[in-house]
Amino acid sequence: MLPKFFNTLTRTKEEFKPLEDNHVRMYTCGPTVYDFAHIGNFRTFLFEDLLRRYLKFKGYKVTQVMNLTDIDDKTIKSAMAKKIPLGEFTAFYKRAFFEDIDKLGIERAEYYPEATAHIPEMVAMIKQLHEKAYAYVIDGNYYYSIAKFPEYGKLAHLDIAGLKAGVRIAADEYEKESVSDFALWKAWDENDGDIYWETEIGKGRPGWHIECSAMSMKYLGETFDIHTGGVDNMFPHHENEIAQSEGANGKKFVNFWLHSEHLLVDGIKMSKRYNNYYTLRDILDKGYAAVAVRYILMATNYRQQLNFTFDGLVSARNGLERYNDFYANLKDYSGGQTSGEGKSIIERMLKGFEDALDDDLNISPALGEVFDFIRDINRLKAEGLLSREERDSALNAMERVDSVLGFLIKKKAEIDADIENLIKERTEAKKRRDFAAADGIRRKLLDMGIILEDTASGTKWKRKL
RNA sequence: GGCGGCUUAGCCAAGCGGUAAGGCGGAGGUCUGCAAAACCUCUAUCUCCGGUUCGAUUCCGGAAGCCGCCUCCA
Repeated sequence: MLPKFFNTLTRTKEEFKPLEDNHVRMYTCGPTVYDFAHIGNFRTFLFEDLLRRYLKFKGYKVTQVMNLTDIDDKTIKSAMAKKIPLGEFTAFYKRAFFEDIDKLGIERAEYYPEATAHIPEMVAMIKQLHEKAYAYVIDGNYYYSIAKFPEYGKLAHLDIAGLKAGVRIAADEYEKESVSDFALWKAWDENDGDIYWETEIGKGRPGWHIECSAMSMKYLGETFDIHTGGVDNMFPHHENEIAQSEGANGKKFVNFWLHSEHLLVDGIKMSKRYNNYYTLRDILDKGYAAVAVRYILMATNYRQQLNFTFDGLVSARNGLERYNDFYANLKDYSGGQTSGEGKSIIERMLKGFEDALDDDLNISPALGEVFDFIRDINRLKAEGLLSREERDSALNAMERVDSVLGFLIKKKAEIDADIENLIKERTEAKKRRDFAAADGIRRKLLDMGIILEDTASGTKWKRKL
């Protein structure tokens, strides 16, 4: 079955078909590397990871591009404040970004183009827009004239003419023909210090929006399948990208626009002012596992505002524990009789999972199916009515589902010699029926983050999530 | 001022015309030296008021509350 996605362009769920059979090309707006990314950013990146993994699950080949914005007002300002070269400054946060997405189990995209490495492509597009009269120049600054693009506003569904002129129209923008025009190229001024490029269109630096138009075209072509980002990028960023790309190429830019809703923290928008601003690092420092962050940020449909709380994070961690325990315990199960139910339980789950995600990545019912399956298989296991073959196909099903969810903790915890010895000591103590000593060791291990489980086949251990 | 979204059990969250998935938490039980894990049982008339309908959480109208966007914030 074809998946359906909610397309911001039409505000309806549409059946998704890539331009090229079996190959999906998507552009996902990436980070501005001027600081550590916060959990709101990661919500969007995780939504994109879910989309990517699901498309692969469905059998598509995926070519994903995620840009790294390493030149803009914020990066320049911060680098200059620190008195270090821009490249050095952004390199630090690029590295941090990749460390973070690795921790969250976000699959790598095929391309991570950097804005600063694509100045010629941007210049070429600006020249083209200028030649086609979509752009005009004032004092070396190139602006896009939205008056020349009648469809402007079609994505955000905004009537630009009716926009109320707000206080945010900054004083330095008086020179533009229209307040809604945006910069394609910013001529150098002293605030930029030594950050500039000498190009055919002058000395300066690109505006923010042009990088996405130029780089998506380079890696994905003039028209491609999916473009995603946070809702806040819908306007003006994505609207401007459409104006630039469609103006320059005269072709439809993107077929499907998918936007993820905002993350709130404690019911309000995250901001440093409210002291509810968290990076991934902040949360890991508090002792939570990255995979729990992955779970909580992914487990709510991407088009719904998600309220992040630490209570929610604890709840996510506990649910994940069950998910992971199920898999680990099933692996150790050696098989029994069969009631014949196994097959249908597994098939029902896989179908339900796929049907749910086909419906605009509706992950809640998809997870519901998985947890139903976990309970049903555990029941059969508890009754001794799950055969070895059924166990194997249940494990396969779990792995298949997890190729999309990424909730299984794959890294085999290496056995620490000290832990081993303590477990042995405890087993000895238990044999002597010295339960006080045995429980003492168990408590000690718990303090080290190791949970013990006595099973029929001996004592098992796992790391606390 | 314009535009959009949301309101379902203690918390999170599906469903969107036929009488409420799932997760977490909680209560009781089985198992266990005790735990843990696991299983079983229990834990909601869906913000309010009207209307349409044989029937509404689901459609329509209204009210209240909350959140977001409206030029560089995912």
